Amino acid sequence: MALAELLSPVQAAGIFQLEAPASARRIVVAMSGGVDSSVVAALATASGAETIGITLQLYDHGAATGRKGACCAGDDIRDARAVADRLGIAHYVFDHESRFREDVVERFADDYLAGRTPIPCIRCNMGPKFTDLLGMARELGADCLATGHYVRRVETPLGAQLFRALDPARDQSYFLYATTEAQLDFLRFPLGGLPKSDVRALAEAAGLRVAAKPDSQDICFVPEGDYAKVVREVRPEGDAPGEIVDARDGRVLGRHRGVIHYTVGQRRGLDIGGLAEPLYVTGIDAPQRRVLVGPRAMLAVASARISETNRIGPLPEGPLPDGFLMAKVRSLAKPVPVTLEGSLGEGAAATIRFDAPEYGVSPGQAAVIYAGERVIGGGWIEATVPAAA
RNA sequence: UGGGGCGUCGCCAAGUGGUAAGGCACCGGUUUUUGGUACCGGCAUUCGCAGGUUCGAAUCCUGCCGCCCCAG
Repeated sequence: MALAELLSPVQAAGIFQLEAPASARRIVVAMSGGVDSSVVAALATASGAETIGITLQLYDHGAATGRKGACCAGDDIRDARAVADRLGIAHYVFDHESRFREDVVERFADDYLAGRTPIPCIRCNMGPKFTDLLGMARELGADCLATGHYVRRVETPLGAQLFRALDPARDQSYFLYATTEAQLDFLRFPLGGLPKSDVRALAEAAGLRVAAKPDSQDICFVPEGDYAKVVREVRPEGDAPGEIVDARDGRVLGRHRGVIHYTVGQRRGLDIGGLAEPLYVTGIDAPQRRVLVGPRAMLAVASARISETNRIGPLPEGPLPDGFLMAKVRSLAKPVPVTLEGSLGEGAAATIRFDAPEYGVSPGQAAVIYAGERVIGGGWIEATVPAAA
């Protein structure tokens, strides 16, 4: 079945939220070389709009060659180009290695050295994708920049708002909380309302070679999942061994290979046995190179201070139903009910108070705040307050 | 070299004649566009060593080795 049989041009145009006629519009698609963004490009083409694909080359070709499930280098760029050729659209590749290295990879390493647990994907969206690539799209006279993220953009009288993807298993809103209102105004996420299986079917219908390509996972610039190796390459001085210390009494329980191998809430990799209860990382003391550990109960957190907050759309007003305001503190964590203290947005700091103790809250991760299905913003977790034991 | 105790998976540990629990650690998998968590699965043909008793021993007996404690 061909793509045109699954989707009419009018339907295709509709999902780009552009004022008709699409034929007078120009859509730039951020193409990573994966299935998702390739389908977006196919959909853009099907809408009748002029479509241009852009791929950012983010890191070294050689390091990425042969690697599955990555994006934005080597084979993936070839895949993106092949898809663009197949669709008959223009395709540009921009070398973004140095910016990516500074904005994303070095910050990633520095965060680890500071005892934090970074999320490079959010930094990448903030900088290379939604600032730099978006700027290129504007310069090309595009009406919008479309990406393959699974998240929904809804237009309201108050401006565009961001919602979780229809398919909760696919939702990527956690990675997009830092999107500014101005960026969101220009962005489009055509896949937010589709299940992944539909996306694969669309890819096949469009005859795209990437239809069966594995989903990306892990951090794109980390080969073999060995992120510590990347940190060592960027900051060779950072990975020094130290002591594993009992957070309760300061007793030294063992030694570790380097603070960068640990994150708050982590259980495995401590190599300390003989206890009745498992031990978890409760904190990281980077200056002293110490990893603090304790029983699971010590992981309970009552509140977290977040910094550099962003807000998208208005805060919900008036008395809120219980559990309406929720926060997600790790990409795979379930959103949990919270109360927000302080103002959200414009880089202000705020505090989120968990209705029930939350576990495994780590500085460096993002706290993304939802009002029901809507993303109202979030910030970086700076510090946490333990729940009273 | 008098007396007492102990030696079961890397660690802790149950099991005192009927054919090796469990926890921690570790490994693998599932889930997943960060890292963890969680969940599932794996993990001692063998009980310090050598003999003996018994249909049958980690469990009883003998010897040896090692460790600990008390007394010197």
